[in-house]
Amino acid sequence: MTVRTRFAPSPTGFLHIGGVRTALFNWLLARHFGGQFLLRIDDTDQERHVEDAVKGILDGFRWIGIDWDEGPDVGGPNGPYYQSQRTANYQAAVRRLIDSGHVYRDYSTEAERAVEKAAAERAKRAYRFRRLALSPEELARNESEGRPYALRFQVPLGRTLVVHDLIKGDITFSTDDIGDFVVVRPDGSPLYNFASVVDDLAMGITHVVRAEEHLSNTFPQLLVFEALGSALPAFAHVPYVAEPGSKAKMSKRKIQQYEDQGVLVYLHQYIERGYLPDALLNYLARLGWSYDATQEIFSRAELIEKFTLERVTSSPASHDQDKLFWIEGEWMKVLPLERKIAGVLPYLKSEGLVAEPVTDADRAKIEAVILALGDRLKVFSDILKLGRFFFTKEVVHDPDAVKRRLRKDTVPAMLAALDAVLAEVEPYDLATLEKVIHAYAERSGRKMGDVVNPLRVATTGQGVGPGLYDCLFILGRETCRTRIAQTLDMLKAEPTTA
RNA sequence: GGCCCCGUCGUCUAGCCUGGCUCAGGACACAUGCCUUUCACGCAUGCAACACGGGUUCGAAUCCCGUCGGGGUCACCA
Repeated sequence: MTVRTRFAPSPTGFLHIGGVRTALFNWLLARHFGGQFLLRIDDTDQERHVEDAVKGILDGFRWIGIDWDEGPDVGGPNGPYYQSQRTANYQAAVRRLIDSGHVYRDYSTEAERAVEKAAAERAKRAYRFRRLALSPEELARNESEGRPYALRFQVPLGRTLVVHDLIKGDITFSTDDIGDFVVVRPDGSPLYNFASVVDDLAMGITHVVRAEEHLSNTFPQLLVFEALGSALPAFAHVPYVAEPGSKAKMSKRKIQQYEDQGVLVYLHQYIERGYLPDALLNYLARLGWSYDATQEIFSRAELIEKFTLERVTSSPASHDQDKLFWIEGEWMKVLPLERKIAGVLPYLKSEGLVAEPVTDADRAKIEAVILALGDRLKVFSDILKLGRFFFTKEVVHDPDAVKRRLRKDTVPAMLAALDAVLAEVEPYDLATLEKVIHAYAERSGRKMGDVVNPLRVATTGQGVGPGLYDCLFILGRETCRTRIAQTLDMLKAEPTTA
């Protein structure tokens, strides 16, 4: 039997990293065993449907490289892959449940149930719907009046259910703790616990790997599988992703708070920052899963080869952006130069830092900048933070750097002398630049640091960055001299007080 | 509140099933030092955990019980 897994998002918004991780585990499991991974859109609740959410979800998976064998866009033999388009399947299944007496009509109103729920809440009791005893007359009247009804599953009392969860182990649950759940709404639309079972059956899903919050849903679903007379798939419940530095589950209500702390929770935010798909994939796989005591970096192929559910942790893992950032750095280090150029380009374009279409000269310059930046470039958007000054005309001084490196009486005269050196150096290349600046330091009896650092701030505006000679060379003689002049003017306008 | 799941350094985790090899290993982060032209990289060193309490045992992070803590669920959401 080939392994078939699925990820079934509801199109209610953006894909968050916890969801991506769950999908990843499904995908990895299927790929590891050479099976199939399917995508299904669980959109039975049209009220919560968000326009374009599906597109965002699919694009997200495409970006990170999680491909699906069946599902939206690619189709497949078990379609359609939107629950909203599978009503015939649900109707047929409901028919069988009605015929076998597993479901009954519930004419209760929302107001009536609200009263019950409130009472249960007050009594600190779990709310469980049980079949209302209606007299034959009431039943007949309801029917003749055409009152709307939902179809509920008649839960058998006094049974103990056991599920052999591949991550959590054996879990037992009493049917006494399951209320009669709604299977079909009065308007005929099916609910999750029912639709998902019907679909998993129809689609031949062998392993249901999903988020931990579905653990208690498993038991009503077990009853539906049974009522339909089907064998059970294997279940695996993946622990939730907790907020950084805590064991509390990430909450959609706290998104703003996370953002204020610089924590990104949605996939698209990482894409926008210029993270690498391989790095995020690597990080997400390691969040709650390990192969052995030491390995941290895994390629896609290695993940597929080594992933098993047995090694998924049964306790929650909190999102650690620092670790992700480190893994990102490891992957960026080995990314081919061409890919780095391509990755950085959109950011430069969007800020108008390079002309469009990109000229050969710009391309060569970007290449030189990336080489000079080296390991400092971790995510593609860093090009703006770290390399902006290479592409602007004017220099913008960082106040802290100015204070630290330029606010000394001796600096203006030195910069003037250095300007003269730059004016004459020939040829204007890396090796010669290094030679003449060394010579200047020696001649003036200064330490290299006292020459290099002020010159860096004067020409780049920054206190930190690539090697100075790289900067001087890429910037070019004219730009460097103009910027030194600009710096001198600034220092004159705001003389050193110390 | 009922039911269910979970509990090893700040974080991700190894070890737990099959007690001794572990006064608990690796990684991120942090600190210090080296390298050095700043930063990043790299290298070295350091800091730091078995939630708590009982029990079983010659011996427990590992087995059992209890307590506490965290989470999920109790929808005509998924």
